[in-house]
Amino acid sequence: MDKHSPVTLSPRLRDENQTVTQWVYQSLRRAVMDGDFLPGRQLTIRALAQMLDVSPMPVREALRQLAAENALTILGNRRVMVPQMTAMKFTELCEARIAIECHAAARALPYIDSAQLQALRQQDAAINTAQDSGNLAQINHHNQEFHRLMYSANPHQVSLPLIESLWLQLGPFMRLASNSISEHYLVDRHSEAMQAIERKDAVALQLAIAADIRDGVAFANNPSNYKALSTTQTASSFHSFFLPPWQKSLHEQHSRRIHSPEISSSFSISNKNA
Amino acid sequence: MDKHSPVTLSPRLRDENQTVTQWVYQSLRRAVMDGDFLPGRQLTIRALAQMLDVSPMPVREALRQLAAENALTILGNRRVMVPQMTAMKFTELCEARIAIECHAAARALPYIDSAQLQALRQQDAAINTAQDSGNLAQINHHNQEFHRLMYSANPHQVSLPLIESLWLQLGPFMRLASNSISEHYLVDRHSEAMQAIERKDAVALQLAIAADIRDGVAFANNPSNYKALSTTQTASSFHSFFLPPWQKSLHEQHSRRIHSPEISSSFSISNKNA
DNA sequence: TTTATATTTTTGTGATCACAATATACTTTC
DNA sequence: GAAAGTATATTGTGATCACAAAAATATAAA
Repeated sequence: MDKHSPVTLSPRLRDENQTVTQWVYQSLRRAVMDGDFLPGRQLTIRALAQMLDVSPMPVREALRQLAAENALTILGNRRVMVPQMTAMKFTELCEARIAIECHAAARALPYIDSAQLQALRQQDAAINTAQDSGNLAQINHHNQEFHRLMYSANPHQVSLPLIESLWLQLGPFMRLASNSISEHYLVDRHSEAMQAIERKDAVALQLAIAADIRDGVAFANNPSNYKALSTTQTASSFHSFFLPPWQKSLHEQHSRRIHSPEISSSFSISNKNA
Repeated sequence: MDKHSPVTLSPRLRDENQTVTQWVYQSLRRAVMDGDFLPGRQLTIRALAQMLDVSPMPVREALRQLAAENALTILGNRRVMVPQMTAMKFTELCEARIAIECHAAARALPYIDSAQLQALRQQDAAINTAQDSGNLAQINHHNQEFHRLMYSANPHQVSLPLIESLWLQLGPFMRLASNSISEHYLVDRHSEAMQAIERKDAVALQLAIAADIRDGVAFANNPSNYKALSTTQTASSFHSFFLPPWQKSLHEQHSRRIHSPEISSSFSISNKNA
């Protein structure tokens, strides 16, 4: 149990014409997504209010908003805490990500024109530079932005909020797992995705997205991270016995982000380890 | 634009040891899900507070919570309104429902034992009796409860909140469309689903769920409802030309809920029109 | 040292208020 | 009569406060 670990909160810069509640909300949301709050951490309104130098009111509303997105859990005693992660829940979250994000990608595909493809390439380049710097949080941000960019090409898209809810729920634990990994470069599934987009191949796009998500979580869903998790809580382990019957050989283990040699094309971005 | 239509709000009965905010939240949530607020309706904190005889504070938090679930939209002028429906958004919501609910059903399947299957049968019976009474809202409730029951058999399930968010977004419009339909009985896909569960056949279960969802919205996604929609707003129509390229012949038209003759089995519940 | 009880402190909740922004109603002007 | 400007009313926002519930601490008993 980690109810009272020290918390550092780096507030986002306060935008013009945005309410205090919105600002608090985004600051807290970012903190959750980046894993600044450890799972099991209990949050008090007054403490956060003091940190952000605002009255308790906006914090109350922001916390309630995040709880509605399943980013935080409201306990029976009406206190708010960062949800605990279990191995089963982790698997469910990842599989839900795959199901929804593949769907969102396929729905977005018809709307992705060359301009948006170009934007995707730029975002992918940003991921590579972030990878050179080794800043895990930044890699994560740019990676999310890549996915967000793709899905929101669909102007009538409705699933991005659901997807972000899943990202929020994974956030606190991914950070925890990341700490035990010095580096985690992945096969460049984004190149595969962008090639599928060029060919307007929905199936290939979905395969690339699914692989990207599995790669992204493979390093976390690993027995070596079980230790990191158990130090804070959670009785269940991360071994593979818990995989449901219909789900076989789920987690490949990749250690470096490289281009699959057979699919590198003219518009793929070069990578330091390629 | 329907910003000021009269609104009747039937508060839920106030439970013991539940906060005022929770009570207000559930009352408003139920109202949205049942379509008591028409799309485009603008909601004011003070008016709702007066209706429910509480201070504006709990209403504020409840509205913000519902907005976080995408049940309500916060406008630029910081006012809250029931989201408008467009044909494209409607399609996206339905397809998202199919993608996520099929996924949730498959993930729940291994956990559904005979006791839970029995509960599903009872819930399906409740749907049939509600159908005899002709109460559309009640049919809707029991139908949702059937789906909820199935998905939450998975003890580590994470997608139900996402699914409910979609239900909330469809609520205001489904009611609107329902009004223009005197009766809409469907092929009893629930029987098909329960048979698939008995056989532990994940693919068949997913097909049944997808068909159930498509049936449930087929009567709404119909040119005859375009009139009902256009009287309140929304320029786009409900014809099928907008279907994305990969989505062909989506909406069958069923008018009565009957058992598919070839699949009726010993444990299916008899239906008044069977 | 451990367990039970009493006291103090902290916390969430919900109401009220002041204020600025927005919407509505009214007046004026062309 | 329609458009533009002004005045009034309404609304969301955020701070403050009182209160009850819960947690933390202190105290007493085994």
